[in-house]
Amino acid sequence: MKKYLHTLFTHAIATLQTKGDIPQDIAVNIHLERTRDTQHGDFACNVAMVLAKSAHKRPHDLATSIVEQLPNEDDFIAKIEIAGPGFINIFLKPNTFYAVINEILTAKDTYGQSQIGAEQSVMIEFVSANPTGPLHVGHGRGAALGAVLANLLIVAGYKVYKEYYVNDAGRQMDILATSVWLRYLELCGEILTFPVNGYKGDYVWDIAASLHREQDDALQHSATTVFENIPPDADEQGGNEDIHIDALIERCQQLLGEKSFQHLFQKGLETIREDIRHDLEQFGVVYDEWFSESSLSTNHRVNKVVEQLKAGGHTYKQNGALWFCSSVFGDEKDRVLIRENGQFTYFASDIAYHVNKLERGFDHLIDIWGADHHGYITRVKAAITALGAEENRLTVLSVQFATLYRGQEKLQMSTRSGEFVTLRELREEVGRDAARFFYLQHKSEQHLNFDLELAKSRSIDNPVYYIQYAHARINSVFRQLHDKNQTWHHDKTILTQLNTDHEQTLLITLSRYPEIIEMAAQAYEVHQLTYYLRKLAQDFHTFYDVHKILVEDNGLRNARLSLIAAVQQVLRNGLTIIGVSTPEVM
RNA sequence: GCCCUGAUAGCUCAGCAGGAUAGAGCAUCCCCCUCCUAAGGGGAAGGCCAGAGGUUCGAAUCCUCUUCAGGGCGCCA
Repeated sequence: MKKYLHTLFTHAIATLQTKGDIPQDIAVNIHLERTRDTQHGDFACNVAMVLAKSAHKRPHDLATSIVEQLPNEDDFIAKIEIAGPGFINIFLKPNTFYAVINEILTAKDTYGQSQIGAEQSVMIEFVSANPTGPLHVGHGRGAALGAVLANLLIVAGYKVYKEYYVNDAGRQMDILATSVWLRYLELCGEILTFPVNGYKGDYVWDIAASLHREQDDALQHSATTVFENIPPDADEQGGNEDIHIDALIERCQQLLGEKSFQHLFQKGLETIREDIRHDLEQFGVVYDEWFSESSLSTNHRVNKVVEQLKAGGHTYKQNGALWFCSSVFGDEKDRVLIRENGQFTYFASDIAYHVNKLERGFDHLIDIWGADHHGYITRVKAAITALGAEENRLTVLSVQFATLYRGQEKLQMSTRSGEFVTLRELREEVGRDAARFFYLQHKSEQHLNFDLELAKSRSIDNPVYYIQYAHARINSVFRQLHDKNQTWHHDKTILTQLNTDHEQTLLITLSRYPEIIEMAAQAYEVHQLTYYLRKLAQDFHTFYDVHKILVEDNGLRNARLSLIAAVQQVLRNGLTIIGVSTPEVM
């Protein structure tokens, strides 16, 4: 409908431009919007006021000329009015709204699908948490957003590929491997002081225990040997946690040898990665690919990208390190690619990763990052620009971390200390539907506070139930219908009986669904859909409370059944996108 | 210090390619089950849209400054 009106306006303005009433050389951006007040019709257009200045006319006069170029009345339009300073208000015929029921009942699951994506391919990379421990509630938000954005974009006509970038290289993983080994030694009976910087979560014990079952005491070394001449830890006098742990990593590698260390390393990595994968699956999040960071260096891709940057003249050497002139591309300062010790930085492999994604031919890349990686955006964009790719092929969405409260107490989360609420705990206590909906309720850049006590103990108050309840209620009506041995015939000629305000409101809300999908997809804003579904459920509950559906009158009953069937279909389509179940009974 | 985010009802948040009277949900206070699920509905109350300037016919929305809050500013990942 909106599209139809848009065409009419475009024509009208073009005609006025050829007539010379509006200058030819100005860009015309026609913006139609739903009115808030039914007194203003169904759609309003402010184009007359916007163009008034450049056309050197009074808004009201211009509006009059535009309206003259529009059909006064047609199959859809009942009347057009000029109001206020120059709004053009369009009143639609009731039939226009009844048509939406047919449309929904015919299209079923495909109602709301759009072609704005035009089959373009999009790769969404999200979560990508280091495999050094289980996912916590902070990761849940990115997981929910990524998975649902993917669904939304598919509905909007994009081809979507979902990927998890596994940081399976680097010091953090070495620390994990070493932590596992130390726990293993404790299981072998060694008495030692666990490093401040080691991973202390229970899952480390689990991996160590599994290692112990598998290897028995084969990897055991005495604590005295292990800690001999190791620099002091942070909690000792003159100690430093980083120097301490690095020395321990090196000792671990020495004592175990390359092969055993790798075995230990892989065991830790795989256990945790599979745990993450399983956890996400339970949360309804599935990936097309788990991309390994280390595969980049194995295939010399990092090296290649750095060479390309060098060849392009974007690098220089300073203090023994190789720098990338990212400041030339808008970054606040230059960044190191190869450290003085000859190792690539994380940044270097991240460039290689993004180049690799681009090479795989995706039209568009979306990265969903936590707010703590915000400063990273400019430098990655700088790098891909330097390598000749268009900067806007990459979109980075920042997700603010949720600040957790337990009652009044603010929780500090740290993977290393092992003190955090896991995504699994949240899911088990709050439930998958509620947890997902909770994450998606708000704009992702918005800080999110939530009290775990509240979310867990009063989960019944979660708005997701309100929406699901609408779905279940509709099911219930159809069950009653069946129990009464009555049947439902959808007949589009009787829909005119849906003439109350409540029914009209519902029809309007239903017809907005495709617009919401397009808007949400274009803005990458999933929360628009959750707000919409809430509004639809609300309109339904209001209607349901006032009007009986299973009335004696056959025509009215059938019309109302068609209406609620359409409502249920849209609820189902929307809930499916956000990955929330559609219960038949509650 | 510099750079991002944000600041809207008591609380949690929508609204922000400028539009007509700023909206929801919780919480508070009234009212509604002889009737398809009350996990529901109706109503009341609640606001100087952080503050100050500016642009405009018109600003919660755009620009500048100030204040406050969160985050980022490593040859960490």
